[in-house]
Amino acid sequence: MSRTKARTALLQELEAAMRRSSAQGVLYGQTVANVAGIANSDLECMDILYLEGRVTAGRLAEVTGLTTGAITGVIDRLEKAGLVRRERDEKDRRKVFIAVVPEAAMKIGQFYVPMQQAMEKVFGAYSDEELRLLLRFANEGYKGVLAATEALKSLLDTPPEKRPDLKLKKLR
Amino acid sequence: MSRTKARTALLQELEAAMRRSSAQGVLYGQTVANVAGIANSDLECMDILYLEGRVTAGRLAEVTGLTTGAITGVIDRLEKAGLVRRERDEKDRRKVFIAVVPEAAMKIGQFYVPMQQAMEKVFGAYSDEELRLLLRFANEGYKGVLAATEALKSLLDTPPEKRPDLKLKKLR
DNA sequence: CTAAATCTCTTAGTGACTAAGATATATGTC
DNA sequence: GACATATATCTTAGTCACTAAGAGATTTAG
Repeated sequence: MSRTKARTALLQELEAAMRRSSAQGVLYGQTVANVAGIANSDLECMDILYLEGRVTAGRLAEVTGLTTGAITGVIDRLEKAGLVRRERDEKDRRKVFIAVVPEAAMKIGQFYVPMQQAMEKVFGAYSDEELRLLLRFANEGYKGVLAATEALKSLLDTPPEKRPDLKLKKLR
Repeated sequence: MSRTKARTALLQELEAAMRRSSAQGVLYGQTVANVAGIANSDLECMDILYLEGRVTAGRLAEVTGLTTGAITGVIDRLEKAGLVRRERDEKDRRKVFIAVVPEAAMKIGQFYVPMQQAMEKVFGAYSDEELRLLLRFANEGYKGVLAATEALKSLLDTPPEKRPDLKLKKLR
C-alpha cells in the first residue's frame, strides 16, 4: 500500500509539473507572437505549416479549430507580412494550398532560438537511452492528448442532459 | 561521428514530437474553454488559480501577460459565472485576491477527465523509476522554458538594430 | 445537364484586448 | 500630520480577430 501510495503521489506531482511546463510553453508562444508582431493564431498556423508542410486553408481551419472565415483572415495577414504564399491547386481549383516563404519564415524562426538553447541544455544532461524514453513518452502523450481532445469534442455534440456524467476522481 | 549523428537525429525527432504534443495540448485547452462556455484567457486564469491558489489580480496579469484592464474583464466574467470570488485584502485594501469557488470550479474540472484518463493510461506503461525520470524532465523543462521566455522578453526591450543577432542553427 | 456537395471568401456584428488615465489606498519624507 | 510619490485595481474609448451565415466558384453524382 505504501508502494501504491508513493506512485499516486508521484503521478500527481507529475501531472502538476506537466501542467506547469505546458502552461509556460503557451506563454513562450504568446511572447514569440508578440515579439514577431503577429497574432497568436497566425503563429499557430505557421507552426502547423512547419510541422505538416504545404496544407490547404481548410486543413488549417480543421487543425486550429477556427472557422474557415477566420482562416481567410489569418492567411491574408501572413501573406501581407510575406511569410506565406497562396497557391491554387491546379487539380482542384477550389482548393488553396498555403506554403511558407522560407526566407521570411526564418525571421520568425529566430525567436525560437532561446527555446532551442534552453532545451539543448536540458537534453544535454540525458543519455541517449533516456532521450529515447522521453521520445517514446512524447509520442504516446501526443496520441493520448489527441484521443482526449476527440473524446471531449464528442461531448460537445451530446446534449448536456444526456452526457455520460463524468466522474471526477478528485478535485482538480 | 555516427554516434553524434544518431543523437542529433534523436534530438530533432524529440523536438518535433514535443512541439506536436504541446500544440495538441493547447488545442485541448481551447476545446475545454469551448465546452465550458468561457473564454480562453478565463480558463487560463482558472488554471493558474488551481496551481497557485488564491492570488491577486495583479499577479494574474503578470503571469498571463495580459494588462490589468484585461484581467478586470476576466475576473468580472468568472465572477458572474460563479467560478471565483473577489476578496479584498484587509491588510492592504488596494489588493484584490481572487479565490476559486470550489463547488462551481468542479464543473470545469469535469472537462479534464478525458485528459486525466488518457494520461493515466499512458503513465500506466511506465515504471516508478521511469516516471521519476519524466518528472525530473518536466521540472527541468519548465525551468528551461521559463528562462527562455525571460530571454525572449528581454529581447523585446532591446531595439531591433542592437539585438545580439541570434544565429539560427538550422531552419526551424 | 442539372442538383448537390465541397472549398474558400465576404459581410455584419460581437467580444476580448490594449493604452491611457481615473480612483483608492499605502508608504516615505520633511 | 501633510504632501508627494508609489502601488493596485478599475474605467473608458477604440481596435482587431473571431463567429455565423451565406455567396461565389468549382467539382462530383445522377
